[in-house]
Amino acid sequence: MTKPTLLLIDGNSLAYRAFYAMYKQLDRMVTHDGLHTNALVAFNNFMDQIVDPMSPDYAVVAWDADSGKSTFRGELYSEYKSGRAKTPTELAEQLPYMREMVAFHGLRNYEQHGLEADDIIGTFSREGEALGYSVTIVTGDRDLTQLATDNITVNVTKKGVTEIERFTPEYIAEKYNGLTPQQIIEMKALTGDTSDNYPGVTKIGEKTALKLLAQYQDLDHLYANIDQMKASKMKENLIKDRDQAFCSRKLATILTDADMALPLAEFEYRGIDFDRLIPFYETLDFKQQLAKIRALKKSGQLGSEDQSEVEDNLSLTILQSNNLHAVTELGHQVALHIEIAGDNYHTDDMIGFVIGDEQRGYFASRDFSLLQSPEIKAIIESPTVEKRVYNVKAQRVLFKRLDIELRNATFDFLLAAYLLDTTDNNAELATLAQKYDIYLQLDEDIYGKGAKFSVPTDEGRVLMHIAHKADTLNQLIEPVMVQLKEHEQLALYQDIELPLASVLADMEYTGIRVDQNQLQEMGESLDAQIVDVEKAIYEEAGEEFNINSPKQLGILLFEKMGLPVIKRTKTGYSTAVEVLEKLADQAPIVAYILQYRQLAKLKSTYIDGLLAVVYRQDSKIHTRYLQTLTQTGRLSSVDPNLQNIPMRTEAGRQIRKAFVPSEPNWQIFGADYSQIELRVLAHMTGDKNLQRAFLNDEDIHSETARAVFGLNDDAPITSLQRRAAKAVNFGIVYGISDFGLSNNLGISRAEAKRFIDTYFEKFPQVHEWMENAKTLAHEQGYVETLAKRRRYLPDIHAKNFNRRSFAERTAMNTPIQGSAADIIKIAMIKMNQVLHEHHLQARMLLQVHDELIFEAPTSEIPELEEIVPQVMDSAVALDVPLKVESRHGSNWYSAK
DNA sequence: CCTCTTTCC
DNA sequence: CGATGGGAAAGAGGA
Repeated sequence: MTKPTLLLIDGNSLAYRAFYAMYKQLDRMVTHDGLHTNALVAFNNFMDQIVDPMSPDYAVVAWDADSGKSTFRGELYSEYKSGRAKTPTELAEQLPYMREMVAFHGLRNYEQHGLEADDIIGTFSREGEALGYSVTIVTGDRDLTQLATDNITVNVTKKGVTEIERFTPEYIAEKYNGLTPQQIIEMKALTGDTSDNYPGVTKIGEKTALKLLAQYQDLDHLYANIDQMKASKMKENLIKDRDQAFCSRKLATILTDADMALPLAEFEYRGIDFDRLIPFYETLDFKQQLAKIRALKKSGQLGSEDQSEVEDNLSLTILQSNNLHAVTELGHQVALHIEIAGDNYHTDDMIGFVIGDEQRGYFASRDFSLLQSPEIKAIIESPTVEKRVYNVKAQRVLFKRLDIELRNATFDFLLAAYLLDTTDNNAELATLAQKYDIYLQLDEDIYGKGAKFSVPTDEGRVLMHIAHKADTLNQLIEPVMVQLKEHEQLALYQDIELPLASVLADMEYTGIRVDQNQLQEMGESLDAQIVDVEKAIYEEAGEEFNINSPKQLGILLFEKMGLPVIKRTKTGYSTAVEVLEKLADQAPIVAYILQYRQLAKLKSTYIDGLLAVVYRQDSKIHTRYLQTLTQTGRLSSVDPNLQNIPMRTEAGRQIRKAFVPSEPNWQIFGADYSQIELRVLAHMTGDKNLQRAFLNDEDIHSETARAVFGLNDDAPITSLQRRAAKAVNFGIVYGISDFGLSNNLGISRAEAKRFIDTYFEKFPQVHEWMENAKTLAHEQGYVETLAKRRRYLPDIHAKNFNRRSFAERTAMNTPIQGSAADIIKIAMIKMNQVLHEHHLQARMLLQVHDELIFEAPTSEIPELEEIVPQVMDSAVALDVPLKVESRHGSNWYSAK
C-alpha cells in the first residue's frame, strides 16, 4: 500500500516566477478585456504539467495573507522585506484569477492572517509527515529546502515554472558540502537575505558559511567556540554581527508548528472541475487549452463523468476493417485521408488511411492492401463520388504511389483555408479546424515530434485520430464553402486552385531527371577552386579562420585590417556583397572572399544540396510546391527549391546543365512571360501611356527612360539611362521609395525622388492606382488580385511608421505580384488540358513564377513552340497583350 | 532556433 | 526626427 500524497504549493513565489518566466510576452498576452495573462498562462502550464499528472490525495496552495509586516518577523525586525519593489500591477491583476484557476483545478487555496506562505507550508508539511503522508513541496524559493526530510521533498523551480530541481536531504548534502536541511537556516543566518532584506554577518557569503558550518554545525556551537578562533577580519565581523546573526536565524526559520485554522483533512484534492474551468478559460481567451480539453474529450480520454460535459459529444463509428461491404454502403460524398509520417509525401512512410461519411461511419485501417480492393479503389477513382480531403496535392501523390488515381476531390480544406486567409497557411488540420470550433488532437500529441516521432503501438489510437480528421473534413465543408462564397472566391477555388493542385501533383510526381555524374564532376572542380581561393585568402589574411563565419570575417576585415565599416547588422559588421564590392579596391582579399562565397554557395546548396535529394529509384528530383504558403499567391518550392537554380552568373548557370530530359531523344523546353508584372500593372491601373507602350511592343525600360529623362521618340538612350529606368520599373512594382532607388542606383535621394515624380507625371494613372490601393487596404483591411485572391494587411493601421509603410508597399505590390501568379496558374491548368487534347507526350515539369519548363520528344518541339506560348498568352484577356518567349535544348541550360 | 548570406523571380 | 523596395528557400555559424 502506497502512502497518501500531499502537495504543498507556494502560491506567491510561483506567481512571481510565472510572471517573469513569460515577461517578454507581457504585451502580447492580453485578453479582449485588457487583462494580462502571461503569468496565468505559465501558472496554468504548471498546473497542467506538474499538478494534474501528480493527482495527489491532498493539496494546498499557500498564499501570503498580507505583507511580511504583520507576521512575527515584521515585529522582530522592522526592516523585514522592506525596500522590496511593489508587486507590478500587471501581476497583481492576475493574482485573483490565479486563485480561481487553482480552485478549478481541484486544489484548495489557503492563507491565514499573521502567517506567510512559507509557514503554512512548513506547518502542513510536518503535519502531513506525522500522518504518514509523502509530502511534495513546490516553490520558487530555495529557503524552503530547510523543510526537506526523508518524507518531504522540496521542488524548486529552475527557469520557468515547469522545470524543477528536487531537493532531498541527500541532494542537499551533495550540493552543499554535507549540509543538512536544518543547516540551511544556519547558512541563511550567516549570509543574510537581500530579497527579504535581513543582513546576516558582514562579508560572509555562501562559501564561507559552508566552511564554518562544516566545522561548527550551527550558530550556537560557532559562538560557543569563537574565542578559540584565530584572529581575523572574519572573526571580528562574526563578533560584531552576533545579534544580527541570531536575529536573522529567527527570520530565516520557517514555522513548522503554527496554529492552523483548518486541519489537513479539509484539503482533499478534487481533480479538475471542467464545468467551471472551461468558462474560466473562455474569459481568459485560453484557446489552446480549450482546444486541448475538447480534443481529449472527443477522443474519450477523459472519464465518463467528464464526457457528459462535452457539448458536441461525438462518437465516431469505426467500421470494421474486415467488413469491406460497409464501404460500398457509403454515400456519394466521403472524406478521405492517408496519414503519413512526416511532410514529404513523395518519400515518407504511410501510417494509415480512412474513408467515410458522417451517417455511416469511418472505415480506417493500417493495411494498405485493402486500398487495392475493388470496393475501395472504385470509390477513390470514381468521377462521381465527391471526395473531401486535406491537401489534395499530397493525397493525389500518395494515391499515385499506390497506383490509384484520386478523382473528383471537390473539397480541400487546406486550399480553402489559405484562400480565406493567407496568414495561417500550411498549418496542420487540427490547427486550422480550431477556427471553426472543431477540436482534434495535434499530430504531435499522438506521434511526438522530431527524433521522438513514433507511431503508437495502440492501433486504435491511431485509427481514431485519422478517423477524426476525416470527420472534421465532413463537418468543415459547409461553413468553409459559405465563407468562400461570401468572399466571392468560389471561382478562384474551383477553377484555379483545386485543378492546379492536381496539375502540380502530376508535375512533382513526374519529377525532373538530373545527371548525377555531371553534378559530381562540377563538385570536384568547385572543390579544387575553393581550395585555391581559400589558400589565397589565408595568405592575404596572414592567418586561417572560418571564411563562412560573418563574425570572424568581420573581425578580420574591419578590426584587424582596419577597412572602413560601410554597413552594420543587428549583431555586428555587415559583410554582404554590396559592402564587399565597395571594399574590393582597398584590399585584394575582398575579391577572393567574394569569389569564395560564390563557389561555396554553388557547392553546398546546389551540388551537395541537389545530390542529397535525388531519388535513387529514378535519378530524379521530386520537389514539393507549397501551394498554400506565400502571402501573394505565388508558389514556393522545397526539398529542394527548384525556383532558385542559378542563372545570373555563368559559373552558376552551369548547374542547369545537369537538369536533363528523362527519355532518350527528348529535349527540355522552356517558356516565360516577358515582363508580366509590368503588363499586369498596365492593365490594372488602366494607364494609357503604359498600355500604349505594350500595345506597340516597345522596349519598356527604354520607354520608361524616355519618360523619366524627357527624351524624344528618336533620341538615343544611353545604357546608363536604361539601367536607371529599369530600376525605376522594379521600384514601381515593389512599392518604391526615393531612398531605396537612390541606394540601388547610387544616386542622391533628391535625384531619385525626381525620377519617381517624373515617372508618376508621365504615368498618372499608375500613381492614382497606387494611392487607391493604399486607401482600399485602409478601408477594407485587405487587397485583392485579379482572381479575387485576398491578402489582409492589419499593419496598414499601425502607428509604427515602419510597419505601416511595409503594409502600404505590400498593398501596392500584392495585387501586381499576385495577379501575375493567378495568370500563370490559369495557364498551367489549360496547358495540361491542351497537351492532353493534342495527344502530346510532352510533360510540364517545373514552374518558376513566370516560367514553365517541360520535357518533350524532339519531334514535338515545333508543335510546342506553337502551342505553349499560345496557351500562356491567352490564359487571361488583359487590356495589354501578354508576351511569351520560348527556348529548347538538350538540358535546362540550353533551354534558357 | 535565430542571424546572415546567397540564390531566384 | 528618422526609419526606407515585393515574394521566397537553404546552408553555415553560433548561442
